[in-house]
Amino acid sequence: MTVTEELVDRLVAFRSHVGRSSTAERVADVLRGQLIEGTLAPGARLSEEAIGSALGVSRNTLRESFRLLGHERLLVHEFNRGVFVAKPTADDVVDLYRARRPQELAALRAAEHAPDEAIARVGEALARGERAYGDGDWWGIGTENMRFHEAIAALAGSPRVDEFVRRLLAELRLVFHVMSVPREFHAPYLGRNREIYELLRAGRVEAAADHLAAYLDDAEHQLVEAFTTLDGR
Amino acid sequence: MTVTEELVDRLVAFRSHVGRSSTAERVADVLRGQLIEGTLAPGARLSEEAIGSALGVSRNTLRESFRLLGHERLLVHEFNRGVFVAKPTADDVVDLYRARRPQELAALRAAEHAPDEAIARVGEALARGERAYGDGDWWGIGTENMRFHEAIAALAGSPRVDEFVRRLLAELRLVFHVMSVPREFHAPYLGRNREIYELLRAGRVEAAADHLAAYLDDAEHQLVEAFTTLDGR
DNA sequence: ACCCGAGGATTGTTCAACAATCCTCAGATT
DNA sequence: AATCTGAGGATTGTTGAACAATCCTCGGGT
Repeated sequence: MTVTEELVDRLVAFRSHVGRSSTAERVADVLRGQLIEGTLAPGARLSEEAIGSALGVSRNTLRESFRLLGHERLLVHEFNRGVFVAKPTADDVVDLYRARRPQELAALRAAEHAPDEAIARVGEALARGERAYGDGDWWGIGTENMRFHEAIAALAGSPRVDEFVRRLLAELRLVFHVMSVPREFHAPYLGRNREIYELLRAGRVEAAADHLAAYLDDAEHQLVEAFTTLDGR
Repeated sequence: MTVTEELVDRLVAFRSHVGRSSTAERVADVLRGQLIEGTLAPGARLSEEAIGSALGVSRNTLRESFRLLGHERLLVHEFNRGVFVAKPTADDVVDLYRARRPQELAALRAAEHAPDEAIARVGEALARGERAYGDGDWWGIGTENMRFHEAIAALAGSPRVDEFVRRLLAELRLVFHVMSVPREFHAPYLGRNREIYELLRAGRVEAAADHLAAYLDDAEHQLVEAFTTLDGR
Protein backbone atom coordinates (compact mmCIF):
# COMPACT_ATOMS: atom_id res chain seq x y z
CA MET A 1 0.00 0.00 0.00
CA THR A 2 1.44 3.32 -1.05
CA VAL A 3 1.59 6.42 1.08
CA THR A 4 -1.22 8.14 -0.72
CA GLU A 5 -3.44 5.09 -0.48
CA GLU A 6 -2.89 5.09 3.25
CA LEU A 7 -3.78 8.75 3.40
CA VAL A 8 -6.90 8.15 1.42
CA ASP A 9 -7.94 5.40 3.77
CA ARG A 10 -7.50 7.69 6.73
CA LEU A 11 -9.43 10.46 5.08
CA VAL A 12 -12.45 8.30 4.43
CA ALA A 13 -13.17 8.36 8.16
CA PHE A 14 -13.67 12.11 7.98
CA ARG A 15 -16.08 11.97 5.12
CA SER A 16 -19.09 12.28 7.38
CA HIS A 17 -17.65 15.43 8.94
CA VAL A 18 -17.16 17.04 5.59
CA GLY A 19 -20.36 16.11 3.85
CA ARG A 20 -22.71 17.58 6.43
CA SER A 21 -23.09 20.80 4.55
CA SER A 22 -26.85 20.73 4.52
CA THR A 23 -28.45 23.57 6.44
CA ALA A 24 -31.38 21.40 7.36
CA GLU A 25 -29.06 18.97 9.12
CA ARG A 26 -27.14 21.69 10.86
CA VAL A 27 -30.40 23.16 12.12
CA ALA A 28 -31.45 19.70 13.26
CA ASP A 29 -28.18 19.36 15.15
CA VAL A 30 -28.77 22.62 16.96
CA LEU A 31 -32.32 21.72 17.87
CA ARG A 32 -31.33 18.23 18.94
CA GLY A 33 -28.82 19.73 21.30
CA GLN A 34 -31.42 22.00 22.83
CA LEU A 35 -33.83 19.09 23.13
CA ILE A 36 -31.59 16.71 25.03
CA GLU A 37 -30.24 19.60 27.04
CA GLY A 38 -33.76 20.30 28.18
CA THR A 39 -33.90 23.90 26.99
CA LEU A 40 -37.01 23.05 25.04
CA ALA A 41 -39.53 21.65 27.47
CA PRO A 42 -41.39 18.45 26.56
CA GLY A 43 -44.79 19.23 25.13
CA ALA A 44 -43.81 22.68 23.93
CA ARG A 45 -44.85 23.70 20.46
CA LEU A 46 -42.22 24.81 18.00
CA SER A 47 -43.47 27.59 15.78
CA GLU A 48 -42.10 27.53 12.26
CA GLU A 49 -42.21 31.27 12.06
CA ALA A 50 -40.48 31.89 15.40
CA ILE A 51 -37.72 29.29 15.11
CA GLY A 52 -37.18 29.90 11.44
CA SER A 53 -36.50 33.57 11.86
CA ALA A 54 -34.53 32.98 15.06
CA LEU A 55 -32.15 30.65 13.24
CA GLY A 56 -32.25 32.61 10.03
CA VAL A 57 -33.50 29.81 7.80
CA SER A 58 -36.54 29.63 5.62
CA ARG A 59 -39.65 27.76 6.61
CA ASN A 60 -39.04 25.14 3.97
CA THR A 61 -35.62 24.32 5.26
CA LEU A 62 -36.80 24.31 8.84
CA ARG A 63 -39.50 21.86 7.96
CA GLU A 64 -36.89 19.47 6.63
CA SER A 65 -35.15 19.69 9.99
CA PHE A 66 -38.40 18.99 11.79
CA ARG A 67 -38.87 15.87 9.72
CA LEU A 68 -35.45 14.64 10.66
CA LEU A 69 -36.08 15.09 14.37
CA GLY A 70 -39.55 13.70 14.03
CA HIS A 71 -38.10 10.47 12.72
CA GLU A 72 -35.91 10.33 15.79
CA ARG A 73 -39.07 10.67 17.85
CA LEU A 74 -37.70 13.74 19.57
CA LEU A 75 -40.44 15.82 17.98
CA VAL A 76 -43.96 14.76 17.16
CA HIS A 77 -45.56 16.19 14.11
CA GLU A 78 -49.32 16.70 14.28
CA PHE A 79 -50.81 17.45 10.93
CA ASN A 80 -52.05 21.00 10.54
CA ARG A 81 -51.23 21.67 14.17
CA GLY A 82 -47.48 21.92 14.27
CA VAL A 83 -44.54 20.12 15.82
CA PHE A 84 -44.17 19.56 19.55
CA VAL A 85 -41.36 18.39 21.75
CA ALA A 86 -42.07 14.73 22.48
CA LYS A 87 -43.52 14.03 25.87
CA PRO A 88 -42.73 10.43 26.73
CA THR A 89 -45.05 8.47 28.99
CA ALA A 90 -44.48 5.50 31.27
CA ASP A 91 -45.42 3.27 28.34
CA ASP A 92 -42.63 4.82 26.33
CA VAL A 93 -40.15 4.03 29.08
CA VAL A 94 -41.18 0.39 29.02
CA ASP A 95 -40.90 0.36 25.27
CA LEU A 96 -37.50 2.01 25.24
CA TYR A 97 -36.07 -0.60 27.56
CA ARG A 98 -37.77 -3.38 25.70
CA ALA A 99 -36.07 -2.17 22.54
CA ARG A 100 -32.59 -1.53 23.85
CA ARG A 101 -32.27 -4.58 26.10
CA PRO A 102 -31.84 -7.21 23.37
CA GLN A 103 -29.38 -5.09 21.44
CA GLU A 104 -27.15 -4.21 24.36
CA LEU A 105 -27.17 -7.74 25.76
CA ALA A 106 -26.44 -9.29 22.40
CA ALA A 107 -23.64 -6.83 21.79
CA LEU A 108 -22.10 -7.69 25.13
CA ARG A 109 -22.36 -11.42 24.56
CA ALA A 110 -20.69 -11.05 21.18
CA ALA A 111 -17.92 -8.90 22.63
CA GLU A 112 -15.34 -11.66 22.20
CA HIS A 113 -15.15 -10.81 18.53
CA ALA A 114 -15.12 -7.09 19.12
CA PRO A 115 -11.87 -5.21 18.47
CA ASP A 116 -9.93 -4.05 21.53
CA GLU A 117 -10.50 -0.54 20.38
CA ALA A 118 -14.25 -0.89 20.84
CA ILE A 119 -13.82 -2.30 24.33
CA ALA A 120 -11.47 0.52 25.17
CA ARG A 121 -14.11 3.03 24.25
CA VAL A 122 -16.42 1.52 26.85
CA GLY A 123 -13.72 2.06 29.45
CA GLU A 124 -13.16 5.63 28.32
CA ALA A 125 -16.81 6.55 28.71
CA LEU A 126 -16.76 4.95 32.16
CA ALA A 127 -13.65 6.90 33.14
CA ARG A 128 -15.18 10.16 31.98
CA GLY A 129 -18.29 9.36 33.99
CA GLU A 130 -16.27 8.72 37.11
CA ARG A 131 -14.38 11.93 36.59
CA ALA A 132 -17.67 13.81 36.26
CA TYR A 133 -18.76 12.20 39.52
CA GLY A 134 -15.62 13.45 41.21
CA ASP A 135 -16.35 16.93 39.92
CA GLY A 136 -19.94 16.78 41.10
CA ASP A 137 -20.99 17.32 37.49
CA TRP A 138 -24.34 15.56 37.63
CA TRP A 139 -25.31 16.35 34.10
CA GLY A 140 -21.96 15.04 32.91
CA ILE A 141 -22.59 11.76 34.69
CA GLY A 142 -25.80 11.35 32.74
CA THR A 143 -24.13 12.17 29.46
CA GLU A 144 -21.28 9.75 29.99
CA ASN A 145 -23.61 7.05 31.19
CA MET A 146 -25.39 7.42 27.87
CA ARG A 147 -22.06 7.18 26.06
CA PHE A 148 -21.19 4.10 28.09
CA HIS A 149 -24.25 2.29 26.84
CA GLU A 150 -23.71 3.54 23.32
CA ALA A 151 -20.24 2.04 23.49
CA ILE A 152 -21.64 -1.26 24.71
CA ALA A 153 -24.07 -1.40 21.83
CA ALA A 154 -21.22 -0.53 19.50
CA LEU A 155 -19.48 -3.78 20.48
CA ALA A 156 -21.77 -5.46 17.98
CA GLY A 157 -20.00 -3.53 15.23
CA SER A 158 -23.21 -2.71 13.43
CA PRO A 159 -23.87 0.82 12.18
CA ARG A 160 -27.60 0.20 12.15
CA VAL A 161 -27.62 -0.97 15.74
CA ASP A 162 -25.46 2.00 16.69
CA GLU A 163 -27.92 4.42 15.21
CA PHE A 164 -30.92 2.67 16.69
CA VAL A 165 -29.51 2.63 20.20
CA ARG A 166 -28.29 6.19 19.96
CA ARG A 167 -31.78 7.24 19.06
CA LEU A 168 -33.33 5.31 21.92
CA LEU A 169 -30.94 6.86 24.40
CA ALA A 170 -31.59 10.36 23.11
CA GLU A 171 -35.25 9.74 23.66
CA LEU A 172 -34.54 8.50 27.14
CA ARG A 173 -33.02 11.86 27.87
CA LEU A 174 -36.39 13.41 27.17
CA VAL A 175 -37.83 11.07 29.77
CA PHE A 176 -35.42 12.42 32.33
CA HIS A 177 -36.63 15.90 31.57
CA VAL A 178 -40.34 15.21 31.50
CA MET A 179 -40.14 13.69 34.97
CA SER A 180 -37.38 15.99 36.20
CA VAL A 181 -35.43 13.06 37.53
CA PRO A 182 -33.32 13.90 40.60
CA ARG A 183 -29.81 14.99 39.82
CA GLU A 184 -28.34 12.04 41.71
CA PHE A 185 -30.29 9.52 39.67
CA HIS A 186 -27.38 8.27 37.60
CA ALA A 187 -24.74 8.16 40.33
CA PRO A 188 -25.64 4.75 41.81
CA TYR A 189 -25.38 3.15 38.40
CA LEU A 190 -21.81 4.29 37.99
CA GLY A 191 -20.53 1.51 40.24
CA ARG A 192 -22.53 -1.06 38.34
CA ASN A 193 -21.12 0.23 35.08
CA ARG A 194 -17.65 -0.42 36.43
CA GLU A 195 -18.55 -3.97 37.44
CA ILE A 196 -19.87 -4.62 33.96
CA TYR A 197 -16.77 -3.17 32.38
CA GLU A 198 -14.41 -5.22 34.54
CA LEU A 199 -16.24 -8.41 33.68
CA LEU A 200 -16.13 -7.44 30.03
CA ARG A 201 -12.40 -6.79 30.15
CA ALA A 202 -11.87 -10.12 31.86
CA GLY A 203 -13.64 -11.80 28.98
CA ARG A 204 -16.49 -12.99 31.19
CA VAL A 205 -19.09 -11.74 28.79
CA GLU A 206 -21.93 -13.92 30.08
CA ALA A 207 -21.53 -12.62 33.60
CA ALA A 208 -21.32 -9.10 32.25
CA ALA A 209 -24.54 -9.60 30.32
CA ASP A 210 -26.30 -10.92 33.42
CA HIS A 211 -25.17 -7.87 35.32
CA LEU A 212 -26.38 -5.59 32.58
CA ALA A 213 -29.73 -7.35 32.42
CA ALA A 214 -30.29 -6.73 36.12
CA TYR A 215 -29.08 -3.16 35.69
CA LEU A 216 -31.61 -2.48 32.95
CA ASP A 217 -34.44 -4.10 34.89
CA ASP A 218 -33.70 -1.96 37.91
CA ALA A 219 -33.39 1.27 35.96
CA GLU A 220 -36.60 0.65 34.07
CA HIS A 221 -38.41 -0.25 37.25
CA GLN A 222 -37.18 2.84 39.03
CA LEU A 223 -38.27 5.10 36.18
CA VAL A 224 -41.69 3.55 35.79
CA GLU A 225 -42.14 3.72 39.53
CA ALA A 226 -41.32 7.39 39.63
CA PHE A 227 -43.68 7.96 36.74
CA THR A 228 -46.71 6.31 38.25
CA THR A 229 -46.28 7.81 41.71
CA LEU A 230 -45.11 11.34 41.09
CA ASP A 231 -47.12 12.01 38.01
CA GLY A 232 -50.59 11.21 36.78
CA ARG A 233 -50.46 12.81 33.36
CA MET B 1 -67.54 0.56 29.61
CA THR B 2 -70.28 2.04 27.45
CA VAL B 3 -70.89 1.21 23.84
CA THR B 4 -69.50 4.48 22.56
CA GLU B 5 -66.37 4.10 24.68
CA GLU B 6 -65.80 0.72 23.13
CA LEU B 7 -66.24 2.20 19.70
CA VAL B 8 -63.79 4.96 20.49
CA ASP B 9 -61.25 2.42 21.64
CA ARG B 10 -61.61 0.55 18.41
CA LEU B 11 -61.31 3.69 16.34
CA VAL B 12 -58.04 4.70 17.92
CA ALA B 13 -56.39 1.87 16.05
CA PHE B 14 -57.30 3.55 12.78
CA ARG B 15 -55.89 6.88 13.72
CA SER B 16 -52.69 6.28 11.83
CA HIS B 17 -54.66 5.52 8.69
CA VAL B 18 -56.59 8.74 8.92
CA GLY B 19 -53.90 11.17 9.95
CA ARG B 20 -51.64 10.44 7.00
CA SER B 21 -52.93 13.35 5.06
CA SER B 22 -49.51 14.72 4.26
CA THR B 23 -48.66 14.70 0.58
CA ALA B 24 -45.01 14.12 1.37
CA GLU B 25 -45.88 10.89 3.16
CA ARG B 26 -48.19 9.72 0.44
CA VAL B 27 -45.47 10.34 -2.11
CA ALA B 28 -43.04 8.46 0.11
CA ASP B 29 -45.48 5.56 0.26
CA VAL B 30 -45.68 5.41 -3.52
CA LEU B 31 -41.94 5.54 -3.93
CA ARG B 32 -41.40 2.98 -1.19
CA GLY B 33 -43.69 0.64 -3.03
CA GLN B 34 -41.77 1.07 -6.25
CA LEU B 35 -38.50 0.57 -4.42
CA ILE B 36 -39.31 -2.72 -2.75
CA GLU B 37 -41.11 -3.84 -5.87
CA GLY B 38 -37.89 -3.35 -7.77
CA THR B 39 -39.26 -0.96 -10.35
CA LEU B 40 -36.57 1.50 -9.41
CA ALA B 41 -33.25 -0.22 -9.85
CA PRO B 42 -30.64 0.02 -7.07
CA GLY B 43 -28.13 2.73 -7.83
CA ALA B 44 -30.48 4.71 -10.05
CA ARG B 45 -30.65 8.44 -9.56
CA LEU B 46 -33.99 10.04 -8.82
CA SER B 47 -34.30 13.42 -10.47
CA GLU B 48 -36.32 15.93 -8.51
CA GLU B 49 -37.56 17.53 -11.67
CA ALA B 50 -38.62 14.28 -13.36
CA ILE B 51 -40.29 12.59 -10.39
CA GLY B 52 -41.81 15.79 -9.09
CA SER B 53 -43.62 16.54 -12.30
CA ALA B 54 -44.48 12.90 -12.84
CA LEU B 55 -46.25 12.75 -9.48
CA GLY B 56 -47.55 16.28 -9.70
CA VAL B 57 -45.94 17.59 -6.56
CA SER B 58 -43.58 20.46 -6.05
CA ARG B 59 -39.88 20.01 -5.57
CA ASN B 60 -40.08 21.08 -1.97
CA THR B 61 -42.65 18.47 -1.10
CA LEU B 62 -40.77 15.82 -3.00
CA ARG B 63 -37.64 16.63 -1.08
CA GLU B 64 -39.47 15.97 2.17
CA SER B 65 -40.39 12.56 0.82
CA PHE B 66 -36.78 11.89 -0.12
CA ARG B 67 -35.73 12.69 3.42
CA LEU B 68 -38.21 10.22 4.79
CA LEU B 69 -36.98 7.42 2.57
CA GLY B 70 -33.40 8.42 3.17
CA HIS B 71 -33.88 7.84 6.87
CA GLU B 72 -35.15 4.39 6.06
CA ARG B 73 -31.94 3.83 4.14
CA LEU B 74 -33.89 3.03 1.00
CA LEU B 75 -32.46 6.11 -0.66
CA VAL B 76 -29.08 7.67 -0.16
CA HIS B 77 -28.77 11.38 -0.38
CA GLU B 78 -25.50 12.74 -1.72
CA PHE B 79 -25.16 16.42 -1.16
CA ASN B 80 -25.37 18.50 -4.32
CA ARG B 81 -25.56 15.35 -6.36
CA GLY B 82 -29.03 14.03 -5.78
CA VAL B 83 -30.71 10.99 -4.30
CA PHE B 84 -30.04 7.46 -5.44
CA VAL B 85 -31.70 4.15 -4.81
CA ALA B 86 -29.64 2.42 -2.14
CA LYS B 87 -27.33 -0.28 -3.41
CA PRO B 88 -26.61 -2.63 -0.51
CA THR B 89 -23.34 -4.51 -0.37
CA ALA B 90 -22.37 -7.77 1.29
CA ASP B 91 -21.36 -5.75 4.35
CA ASP B 92 -24.87 -4.41 4.55
CA VAL B 93 -26.26 -7.92 4.50
CA VAL B 94 -24.09 -8.88 7.45
CA ASP B 95 -25.15 -5.74 9.25
CA LEU B 96 -28.83 -6.27 8.57
CA TYR B 97 -28.74 -9.74 10.07
CA ARG B 98 -26.63 -8.58 12.95
CA ALA B 99 -29.26 -5.99 13.73
CA ARG B 100 -32.39 -8.08 13.34
CA ARG B 101 -31.15 -11.27 14.99
CA PRO B 102 -31.22 -10.05 18.61
CA GLN B 103 -34.62 -8.45 18.20
CA GLU B 104 -36.33 -11.40 16.59
CA LEU B 105 -34.79 -13.91 18.97
CA ALA B 106 -35.65 -11.84 22.03
CA ALA B 107 -39.19 -11.36 20.78
CA LEU B 108 -39.58 -15.09 20.32
CA ARG B 109 -38.18 -15.89 23.75
CA ALA B 110 -40.57 -13.42 25.34
CA ALA B 111 -43.52 -14.82 23.43
CA GLU B 112 -45.01 -16.38 26.56
CA HIS B 113 -46.29 -12.95 27.55
CA ALA B 114 -47.48 -12.10 24.08
CA PRO B 115 -51.23 -11.96 23.48
CA ASP B 116 -52.74 -14.83 21.50
CA GLU B 117 -53.69 -12.34 18.87
CA ALA B 118 -50.03 -11.56 18.14
CA ILE B 119 -49.18 -15.25 17.85
CA ALA B 120 -52.14 -15.73 15.55
CA ARG B 121 -50.76 -13.10 13.24
CA VAL B 122 -47.58 -15.10 12.83
CA GLY B 123 -49.66 -18.06 11.77
CA GLU B 124 -51.66 -15.97 9.33
CA ALA B 125 -48.56 -14.72 7.58
CA LEU B 126 -47.31 -18.28 7.36
CA ALA B 127 -50.60 -19.47 5.93
CA ARG B 128 -50.60 -16.74 3.32
CA GLY B 129 -47.05 -17.69 2.40
CA GLU B 130 -48.01 -21.33 1.96
CA ARG B 131 -50.96 -20.34 -0.15
CA ALA B 132 -48.67 -18.22 -2.34
CA TYR B 133 -46.42 -21.26 -2.68
CA GLY B 134 -49.35 -23.33 -3.84
CA ASP B 135 -50.17 -20.67 -6.43
CA GLY B 136 -46.58 -20.51 -7.60
CA ASP B 137 -46.58 -16.85 -6.67
CA TRP B 138 -42.89 -16.45 -5.96
CA TRP B 139 -43.03 -12.78 -5.22
CA GLY B 140 -45.89 -13.38 -2.79
CA ILE B 141 -43.79 -15.94 -0.93
CA GLY B 142 -41.14 -13.31 -0.37
CA THR B 143 -43.66 -10.74 0.78
CA GLU B 144 -45.30 -13.08 3.25
CA ASN B 145 -41.97 -14.32 4.50
CA MET B 146 -41.20 -10.73 5.33
CA ARG B 147 -44.54 -10.39 7.09
CA PHE B 148 -43.84 -13.56 9.01
CA HIS B 149 -40.69 -12.11 10.47
CA GLU B 150 -42.38 -8.81 11.14
CA ALA B 151 -44.98 -10.70 13.09
CA ILE B 152 -42.31 -12.50 15.08
CA ALA B 153 -40.66 -9.23 15.99
CA ALA B 154 -44.07 -7.87 16.93
CA LEU B 155 -44.33 -10.53 19.66
CA ALA B 156 -42.20 -8.23 21.75
CA GLY B 157 -45.06 -5.76 21.73
CA SER B 158 -42.80 -2.79 21.16
CA PRO B 159 -43.69 -0.17 18.55
CA ARG B 160 -40.08 0.91 18.29
CA VAL B 161 -38.88 -2.61 17.65
CA ASP B 162 -41.66 -3.06 15.12
CA GLU B 163 -40.58 -0.04 13.18
CA PHE B 164 -36.90 -0.94 13.36
CA VAL B 165 -37.42 -4.46 12.09
CA ARG B 166 -39.82 -3.34 9.39
CA ARG B 167 -37.18 -0.98 8.15
CA LEU B 168 -34.49 -3.65 8.16
CA LEU B 169 -36.67 -6.02 6.20
CA ALA B 170 -37.56 -3.38 3.64
CA GLU B 171 -33.87 -2.82 3.13
CA LEU B 172 -33.35 -6.53 2.76
CA ARG B 173 -35.75 -6.45 -0.15
CA LEU B 174 -33.37 -4.11 -1.89
CA VAL B 175 -30.68 -6.72 -1.38
CA PHE B 176 -32.78 -9.26 -3.19
CA HIS B 177 -33.04 -6.91 -6.11
CA VAL B 178 -29.45 -5.81 -6.30
CA MET B 179 -28.36 -9.44 -6.52
CA SER B 180 -31.41 -10.57 -8.49
CA VAL B 181 -31.89 -13.49 -6.15
CA PRO B 182 -33.45 -16.52 -7.83
CA ARG B 183 -37.22 -16.66 -7.62
CA GLU B 184 -37.12 -19.89 -5.61
CA PHE B 185 -34.91 -18.41 -2.95
CA HIS B 186 -37.56 -18.10 -0.28
CA ALA B 187 -39.36 -21.39 -0.86
CA PRO B 188 -37.05 -23.63 1.20
CA TYR B 189 -37.47 -21.37 4.19
CA LEU B 190 -41.22 -21.82 4.19
CA GLY B 191 -40.95 -25.22 5.82
CA ARG B 192 -38.64 -23.88 8.47
CA ASN B 193 -41.08 -21.06 9.15
CA ARG B 194 -43.73 -23.66 9.88
CA GLU B 195 -41.47 -25.54 12.26
CA ILE B 196 -40.78 -22.34 14.13
CA TYR B 197 -44.45 -21.50 14.27
CA GLU B 198 -45.43 -24.92 15.57
CA LEU B 199 -42.85 -24.73 18.32
CA LEU B 200 -44.07 -21.27 19.17
CA ARG B 201 -47.66 -22.42 19.38
CA ALA B 202 -46.66 -25.32 21.58
CA GLY B 203 -45.05 -22.85 23.95
CA ARG B 204 -41.57 -24.23 23.34
CA VAL B 205 -40.13 -20.79 22.78
CA GLU B 206 -36.52 -21.74 23.47
CA ALA B 207 -36.58 -24.44 20.83
CA ALA B 208 -38.28 -22.03 18.45
CA ALA B 209 -35.58 -19.45 19.08
CA ASP B 210 -32.85 -22.00 18.42
CA HIS B 211 -34.51 -22.89 15.14
CA LEU B 212 -34.79 -19.26 14.17
CA ALA B 213 -31.15 -18.63 15.02
CA ALA B 214 -30.07 -21.41 12.69
CA TYR B 215 -32.48 -20.11 10.07
CA LEU B 216 -31.00 -16.64 10.19
CA ASP B 217 -27.45 -17.94 10.09
CA ASP B 218 -28.21 -20.00 7.01
CA ALA B 219 -30.01 -17.23 5.19
CA GLU B 220 -27.28 -14.72 5.91
CA HIS B 221 -24.64 -17.18 4.82
CA GLN B 222 -26.42 -17.96 1.61
CA LEU B 223 -26.84 -14.31 0.74
CA VAL B 224 -23.26 -13.36 1.49
CA GLU B 225 -22.10 -16.37 -0.46
CA ALA B 226 -24.09 -15.36 -3.49
CA PHE B 227 -22.76 -11.86 -3.16
CA THR B 228 -19.10 -12.72 -3.12
CA THR B 229 -19.27 -15.28 -5.91
CA LEU B 230 -21.67 -13.78 -8.40
CA ASP B 231 -20.64 -10.21 -7.97
CA GLY B 232 -17.41 -8.36 -7.48
CA ARG B 233 -18.54 -4.84 -6.69
C1' DA C 1 -73.22 26.07 30.93
C1' DC C 2 -73.10 24.91 26.24
C1' DC C 3 -73.28 25.51 21.20
C1' DC C 4 -72.00 28.25 17.23
C1' DG C 5 -69.65 30.97 13.89
C1' DA C 6 -66.51 34.80 12.30
C1' DG C 7 -61.92 36.23 12.24
C1' DG C 8 -57.14 35.68 12.84
C1' DA C 9 -53.17 32.82 13.19
C1' DT C 10 -50.58 28.80 11.72
C1' DT C 11 -49.58 25.15 8.81
C1' DG C 12 -49.50 22.75 3.99
C1' DT C 13 -48.06 23.31 -0.54
C1' DT C 14 -46.83 25.47 -4.61
C1' DC C 15 -44.21 28.49 -7.51
C1' DA C 16 -40.45 31.20 -9.13
C1' DA C 17 -36.03 32.73 -8.58
C1' DC C 18 -31.08 32.66 -7.76
C1' DA C 19 -26.68 30.84 -5.86
C1' DA C 20 -23.77 26.89 -5.50
C1' DT C 21 -22.26 22.78 -7.21
C1' DC C 22 -21.68 19.17 -10.37
C1' DC C 23 -21.36 17.00 -14.98
C1' DT C 24 -20.25 17.07 -19.84
C1' DC C 25 -17.54 17.74 -23.57
C1' DA C 26 -14.91 20.23 -26.83
C1' DG C 27 -10.44 22.08 -27.27
C1' DA C 28 -5.66 22.64 -25.72
C1' DT C 29 -1.45 20.56 -23.97
C1' DT C 30 2.03 17.09 -23.30
C1' DA D 1 -3.16 8.80 -27.40
C1' DA D 2 -3.87 10.31 -23.01
C1' DT D 3 -4.58 13.87 -19.86
C1' DC D 4 -5.67 18.48 -18.36
C1' DT D 5 -8.63 22.54 -18.55
C1' DG D 6 -12.36 25.42 -18.56
C1' DA D 7 -16.78 27.13 -20.31
C1' DG D 8 -21.54 26.07 -20.50
C1' DG D 9 -25.54 23.73 -19.20
C1' DA D 10 -28.02 20.98 -15.99
C1' DT D 11 -29.22 19.86 -11.26
C1' DT D 12 -29.47 20.65 -6.54
C1' DG D 13 -29.75 23.93 -2.25
C1' DT D 14 -32.24 27.51 -0.32
C1' DT D 15 -35.01 31.38 -0.08
C1' DG D 16 -39.17 34.33 -0.20
C1' DA D 17 -43.75 35.12 -1.29
C1' DA D 18 -48.20 33.64 -2.05
C1' DC D 19 -52.53 31.22 -1.33
C1' DA D 20 -55.52 27.37 0.31
C1' DA D 21 -56.70 24.53 4.18
C1' DT D 22 -57.03 23.93 8.80
C1' DC D 23 -57.04 25.05 13.51
C1' DC D 24 -57.67 28.04 17.56
C1' DT D 25 -59.72 31.85 19.96
C1' DC D 26 -63.20 34.53 21.47
C1' DG D 27 -67.39 36.69 21.49
C1' DG D 28 -72.53 36.22 21.03
C1' DG D 29 -76.56 33.61 21.21
C1' DT D 30 -79.47 29.99 23.22
